[in-house]
Amino acid sequence: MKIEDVIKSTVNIDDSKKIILNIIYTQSVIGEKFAEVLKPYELSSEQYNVLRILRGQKGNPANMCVIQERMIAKNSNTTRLIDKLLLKDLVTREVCPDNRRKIEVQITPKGLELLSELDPKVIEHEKLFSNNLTQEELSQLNHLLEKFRTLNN
Amino acid sequence: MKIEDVIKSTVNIDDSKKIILNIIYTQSVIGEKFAEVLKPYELSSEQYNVLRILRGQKGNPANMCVIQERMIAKNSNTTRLIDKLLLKDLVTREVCPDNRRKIEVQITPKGLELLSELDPKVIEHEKLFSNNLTQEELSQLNHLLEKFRTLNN
DNA sequence: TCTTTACATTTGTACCTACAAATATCGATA
DNA sequence: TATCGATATTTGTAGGTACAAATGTAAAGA
Repeated sequence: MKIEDVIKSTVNIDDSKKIILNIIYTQSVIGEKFAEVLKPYELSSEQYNVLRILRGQKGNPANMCVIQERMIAKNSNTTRLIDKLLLKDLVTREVCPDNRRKIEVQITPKGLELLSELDPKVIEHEKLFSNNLTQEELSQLNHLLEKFRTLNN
Repeated sequence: MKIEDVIKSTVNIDDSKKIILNIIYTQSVIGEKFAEVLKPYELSSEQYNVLRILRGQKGNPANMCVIQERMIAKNSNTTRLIDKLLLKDLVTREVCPDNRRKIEVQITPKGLELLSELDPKVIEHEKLFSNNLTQEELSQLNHLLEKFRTLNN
């Protein structure tokens, strides 16, 4: 479906505007589908993201700063996301003994198990979209997006 | 900045995953910049979107359904967005006399004025990004995004 | 050591979304 | 016309983001 049909526009849309609408809409389609994947596990995509980052630490704890800077949406409120994950016993949270300002967050075995269960479904979700494009088109799209968002000032 | 650097990943990321991260991140960059544009006017991007749709009605009122279906993020809560716009006298809301289930929402002169003031800044925001690409690349990006999100089943 | 500055995180407030249930109205039909 | 299903909107609740102020700790300098 073309973006004009999505927003039911009859007038001609400028290319600069069209591309922005296209990116926003595509993101929302991806997000909705992903939420469906996570729904049965009562996990939000943001919570999933935090768990994924913690697993990437390979046993080492991560403090709030580290989690924050590895998130795709940089402005998430990490404290409150961790709160939710704590309630489900998916992570632990402890004051860092070396620097009492910092908080050490770690994924629990229960969290790791949940992620393993999700792994195939997440991959399936990703392939669902990328299957529409050839390898050539995929890297082209990656390149164009990167070029598009990079402000040269 | 490549997406690997954005999320500070050292391992190799699969192309299907990379492209999804790329789209999500690009959207968030666009959104942040746009919020900056709107900030001085104390308008959220969602509120702006509703106003823009209402102006497109060219004097005719729009009911909730119509607004909803023209929004890019389809799941916004239109009632509550309109509530906020009402408080600022940017729209009016009345029960439709022909069908009392429906609500007629219209942009006020004050709302139209605000949009006119914003127009050049919005266009500037759009160009900011699209200037990075040639016309050729823009239409290619539009095409690839559309192809990417279209699920064939 | 005391003070100041920087750092790391938390918290308050306002706004937004997701989902389901509630409310109200209309239209069709028995 | 009384009822029932469909339509249109609202509302409650939970989770999320944005931004600024507050809190607590560390580090550096007088």
